[in-house]
Amino acid sequence: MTGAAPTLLDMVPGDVAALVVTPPGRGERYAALLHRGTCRTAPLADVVAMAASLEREAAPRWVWWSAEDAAAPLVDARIPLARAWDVAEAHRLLHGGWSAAPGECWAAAHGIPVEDVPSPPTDDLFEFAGREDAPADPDSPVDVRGHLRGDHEEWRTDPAHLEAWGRAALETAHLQHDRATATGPRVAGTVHSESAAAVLCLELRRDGLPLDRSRTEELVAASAGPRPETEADERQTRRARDERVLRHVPGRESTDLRNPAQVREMLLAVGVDVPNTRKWVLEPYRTVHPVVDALLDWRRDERIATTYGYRWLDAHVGPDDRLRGRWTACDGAGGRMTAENGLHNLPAALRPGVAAHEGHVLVRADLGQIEPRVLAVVSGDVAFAAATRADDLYAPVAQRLGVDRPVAKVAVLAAMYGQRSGAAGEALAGLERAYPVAMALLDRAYDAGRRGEPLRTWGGRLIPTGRFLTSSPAGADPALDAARGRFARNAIIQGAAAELFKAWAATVRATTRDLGAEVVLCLHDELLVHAPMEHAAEVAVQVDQALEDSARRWAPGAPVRFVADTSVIARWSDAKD
DNA sequence: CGGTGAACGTA
DNA sequence: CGTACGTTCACCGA
Repeated sequence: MTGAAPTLLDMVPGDVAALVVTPPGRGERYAALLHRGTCRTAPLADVVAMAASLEREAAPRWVWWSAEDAAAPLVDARIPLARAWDVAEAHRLLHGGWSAAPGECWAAAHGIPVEDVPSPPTDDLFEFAGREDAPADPDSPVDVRGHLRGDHEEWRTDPAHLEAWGRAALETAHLQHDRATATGPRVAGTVHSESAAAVLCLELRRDGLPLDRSRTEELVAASAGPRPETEADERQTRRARDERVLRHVPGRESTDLRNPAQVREMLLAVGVDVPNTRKWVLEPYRTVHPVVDALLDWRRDERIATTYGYRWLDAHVGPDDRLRGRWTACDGAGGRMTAENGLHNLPAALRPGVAAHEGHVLVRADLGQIEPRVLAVVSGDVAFAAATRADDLYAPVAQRLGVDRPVAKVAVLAAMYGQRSGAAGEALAGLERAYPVAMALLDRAYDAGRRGEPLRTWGGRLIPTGRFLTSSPAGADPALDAARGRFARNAIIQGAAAELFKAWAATVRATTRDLGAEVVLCLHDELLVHAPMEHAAEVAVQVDQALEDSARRWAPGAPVRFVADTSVIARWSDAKD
């Protein structure tokens, strides 16, 4: 396979197909497929079959209000979707934030006030018909003020209305495309990539993360005790866990360890006076009094018992030993992916439980030093870009600054993320001299954030800083302004890194599918691909190739090198290489 | 019952 | 060495 497979990242204009569906839970579902001037409306299962053959024959760019809405039935039918324009993801990119209901997308695309989007009717439709913003034409999706009708959820349950609903999606997508190309050279490409990520999110939910169930249960048992048979059993285990802490504080056995105020009081009674009971505050006191050590161990075990215990296993791990949760293609800030049910915050202690199934391997790859490399791209700092030629970027930076590597690393991270004080101070001055272009970009972002001005990431995502911590406007509170500044400085780096990551993940998805591989985890700079053992080496090659291809598309001509550490393993916890 | 903050897991 | 997210718990006020 050498790049012949179509990917969602190709900028192929022209052949567009829209898919709209009636909402679930209201009797038989219908769908409409609009392609090359024709519209076919039919029961959902029939349209899914049509979509499958259209994908096979033409691989059009699918337009939908959102992947969750329309692509889910296609993903469930295992149709390998290649290209999409996701109206909701385009809206989030172009206008910022996370909210992207059809009415908002339509209004923003048409340049009419989003505040005036009609709310859905609360109870009876009779009352809605009397509202002054009610549509004049019962068959039109648009009301008298040019907004999408507020009752569209109800209105589009009528299959006769699906064609108009699909045309509204197409109209929105075309307006978004115009706005994207007017906004910047990379924005439409980012929409393609983000739309692919949204489809990937549905596949991640469908496929799940493969676990070794018995190994995972062993790891849970090590912290939470054996699986309780009854509720009394569970209470007993819990009491025993509490007792291992409370035995160190005779006379205070009634302390509720789950209540921070009581814990603080208990600690004060044994001479440990702390402002709060957070882990990093208590850590130095581990050796001062045995109750602190016992408490911190208790917290670790309690976390696994409550959040990642038997209830979690039973609720989210299917009979096929796959951990499933919902995924979103972007959060509300910089645009990272998010996941539910612990997929993004599984404690490292449970990672040995994540394992390839029979006949398969995990191809694990993580991007090395992604954020400073991204800074080199988005700032266009030629000197800093030169440092990315090294596998370890901090080595040439240290050499240029005349400091030790750890100092250089702390200085670069401090420059990107905040604190301009402390040990890194002197090296920071060196950074300003050696890489003034990169440092100036970070300073500009910080200043724009402090003033409450919006920014855009490299790929074009709008970062609104004015609405950040909405309580007061910029200029009213210096502490809040500084927080906005730090947020902005971080968002342009984290957000751009998220864009490159998603382009990479979407490319891997497209180029390894025919090898029987599935992307099963996306973790900000790390990918896990579940692949048949016999294709392990080829998948690993494709993962590395995908990084080169997506980086070149994301930053054409940039003299910046990105590196992935790729390995074929049985368990997530296995050593690299 | 819903919202908030503490706490902590991940990057 | 800052930012982001999701989950659980206790508490608060309705």
